[in-house]
Formats: sequence, structure tokens, C-alpha cells
Amino acid sequence: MNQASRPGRGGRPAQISVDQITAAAIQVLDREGLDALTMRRIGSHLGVAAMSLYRHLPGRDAILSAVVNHLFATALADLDAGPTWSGALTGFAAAYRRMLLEHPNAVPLLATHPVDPDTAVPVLAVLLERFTAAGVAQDEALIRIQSVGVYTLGHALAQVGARPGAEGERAEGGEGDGAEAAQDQAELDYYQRWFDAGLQAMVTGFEHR
Amino acid sequence: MNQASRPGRGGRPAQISVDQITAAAIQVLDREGLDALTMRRIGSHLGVAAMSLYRHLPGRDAILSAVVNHLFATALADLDAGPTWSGALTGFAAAYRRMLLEHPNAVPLLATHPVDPDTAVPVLAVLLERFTAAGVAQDEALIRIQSVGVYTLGHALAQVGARPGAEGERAEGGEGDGAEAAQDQAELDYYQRWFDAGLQAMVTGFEHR
DNA sequence: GCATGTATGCTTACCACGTAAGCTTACGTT
DNA sequence: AACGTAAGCTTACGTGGTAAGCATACATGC
Repeated sequence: MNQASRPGRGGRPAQISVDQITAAAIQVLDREGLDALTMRRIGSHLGVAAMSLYRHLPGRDAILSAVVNHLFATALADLDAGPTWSGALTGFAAAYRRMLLEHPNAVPLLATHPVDPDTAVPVLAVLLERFTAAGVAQDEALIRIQSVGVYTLGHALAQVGARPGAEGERAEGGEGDGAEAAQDQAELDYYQRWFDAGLQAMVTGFEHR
Repeated sequence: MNQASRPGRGGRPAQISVDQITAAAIQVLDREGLDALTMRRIGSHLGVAAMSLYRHLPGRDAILSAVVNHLFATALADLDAGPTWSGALTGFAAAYRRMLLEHPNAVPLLATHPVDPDTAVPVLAVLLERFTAAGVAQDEALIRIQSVGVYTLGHALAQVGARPGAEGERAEGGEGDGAEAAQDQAELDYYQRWFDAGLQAMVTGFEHR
């Protein structure tokens, strides 16, 4: 069987690991886009044939899920939550959002492949504590966390979907690079303000219950 | 050139139209899933070869965008907004959500392909009026509408992502159909309550500004 | 009626993808 | 040295989007 075969007895030593595959996939994804995230391309990034990946993972979709879980887990690994649940919640949203904007090509993946609960729950444990410490029931706490989570992801989808990223699509206007950069900055500011407004509304709405 | 060639002068009469392609795509999508949404399958649904579709649309991605815009527009066509902006906003969310749950296989498409502004703006005009009538600036109104929009879409992603829909994946438990149906209903209720909670929080949060 | 122009649909072909099957290689153990 | 085992490789199949060129069916002008 593949994956997690006990290294006890012999066999050819592995050249690659699941973690390396995941890392290579993230590199390809960030640098070349979602369409370039093919088995052959990932394999060649590791100096290995495409079919060799199947010795470690059952298929392409498993790689995508591994990418999703890895990005989510590392983005929220060092979540030092503030004392209040609302502070911890906005901190979670900020960290999640930062990861999404750093990996824009991964956003559609996050949208399509749900994070494995076994990955998410431990990471969000700190967050849950702030709620229970404040006397909020677990069900309610989960609803608030997940509501902020889906809002953050949905917002990132809108932001990166509007700007497909790798493709060059502006071919008409003749403004110079300076004006272009200024325009980009204005757009970033717009999305950030929008995000903050929606997030704050949701959090204050939860406070008023 | 393809698409919108004036029907003034001659030429072979068209057997299919963009609207028919869109409708066929939605049928295939609903009945057979996103993976089945191929050029050949859409063509055969219309009694036409795959390549014939290219006479009306530039490629597969254009069909996906057409599906997105059509679903969005028809879902929100008859939005009779209540007198208050908050009522209109929750009405918008409900109509949007209803469409998403009726077309679960389309949810990933909505996530990936932004709705064309020329489609969205007229549909949401009624909504905007309620805000301006209440003295809310357009920028702020748009932020509120879009925040609710991305929350609704993000939530639907979580709901349908958890349950891939067409695939059969429950193969172990031996509970009868009755228990299964009850479980499904409980799950639906859970997601609906979660959705309502997050939506209400956001709306009340916007009211408290 | 017939030639001409034009838009539509069809056929064929190409290349890239995911992945199933079977073989080869490089280890630890005996 | 022989064997068992796990990893990697080669080959091949089916399916996808779509580029190129041909066949078809209409309106128009003679």
C-alpha cells in the first residue's frame, strides 16, 4: 500500500515525501498558477516522474487537499489570541486573510476543498478557549468562528477573482507604471476597507446577542 | 467573427443560440455535475458537435461565465425589496442562497467566476435604492451588499463542499433510509441556523454604525 | 434560375492531462 | 548471495479543450 508504510523493513529508500510534494505543489501554484499544478509539473519540480507521486498520495485531489490543509495550518499556527474572544476572532480573520492574499492562486482551492477537521480543530482550539472563557457555548462559538471564516474566504475570492493574477489583461490604457502602481494600491485599500467593514459589522453583531 | 454577427445578410441559419447553450449547460451541470460540463456533452445535449459551440462563444470559460451570470440574474430578478434596507438586504441574501442550494454544482463556479458588473448592477438597483432612501452613501451601501454577498457564497461553499452532492460516499453505516433522511434534515437545519446567525449578526452590525 | 457571399456546423487532428499496469531498481534481512 | 519489499520508471489508454479546414444552407443580385 502507499502512504504511511512502516519504514520498518526494507525497500527502496524514498526520494520524496508527502511534505515535499506539498511544498513543491505550493511553489508551482504560487509561481505558475493553478492550471500549471499538474502531476507532471510537480514531479519534475522534485526530479521525479509524475507516476511516482502516486506512491505517496492517492491522486491529484489528495495533493490539492494537502496544499489546503498545509496553508491553513501554517497560517494559523502562531495565533496568539488576545484576551477577548472578539479580539481573537479578528486576529484569526487577519491571519487567514493574510495567507489568502499571499497565495492568491490557492484561494480557489480553499474554496473547493474543505479543510480537514483534524487539521482545523487543533489550530482553532486557542480561539475556542476565548469563547468558553467568556461563557459562550461551543455551538455558538463555532458558528461565530465559521461565519467569520466563510466571510473571509468569500471576500478573498471576490478580491482575487477580480484580478486573475498571473494573466496580463490590461492592454489599452497608456498610463505609466507609476500611475498603475498607484491604482493598484488604491484597489488594495478599497478591498481592505471593505473587508474591515464587513468583519467589524459581523463581530459587533455577535457581541450584541 | 463569432457572436453577435448582425443577422442582416445571409448565412446558414443558426440551430443554437447563446441562451440555449447556457440553458443546456445548466441542465448538464445540475444533472451530471461539474465534471460532466464538457464541450462535447453540452453539444450533444443540443444535437450539435462540440466545435459548433465556438461559433457562439469563445470557449469553455465563456460558457461558465454565462452560466454564472444567468443564474445570478434569474435568482434575483424578482427581488421585491421591503421598505427597509435591512429587510431588502436579508431578502437578497435569502434569494441568493436559495439559488445556490438549488444549483449546488454551480456553487464552485460562482466562487471562481465573478458576476459581470453589467449583469449585477441593474439587478441590485432596487436594493441600492433602499439604502439611498435611508440616507446611506452608495459606497457604504455597496460594501454592505457585497459583504452579505460574499458571506452567502462562502457559506454555501462550506455547505455544499461538505457534501459533494452527486457522489455516493456513504458505504459503511447500516442505518435505514428513514434515519438517513432525518440526518440530512438535521444537517440542513444546522446550516440554515448557522447561516441565519451570521447574516443577522452582519446586518445588525451594519445597523449599529 | 443561378452564381456569389456569408455565417453555421462538421470532421479531423493535436497536445496535455490524470492515471492504470507492469517492470526495474535499491535497499534491509537472512 | 538470495530474497522480500517499497519506490521509482516506462508505456499506454481514455478524455479533455480547441486550432484548421471543409461542407452546408441561407439571402442577395444578376
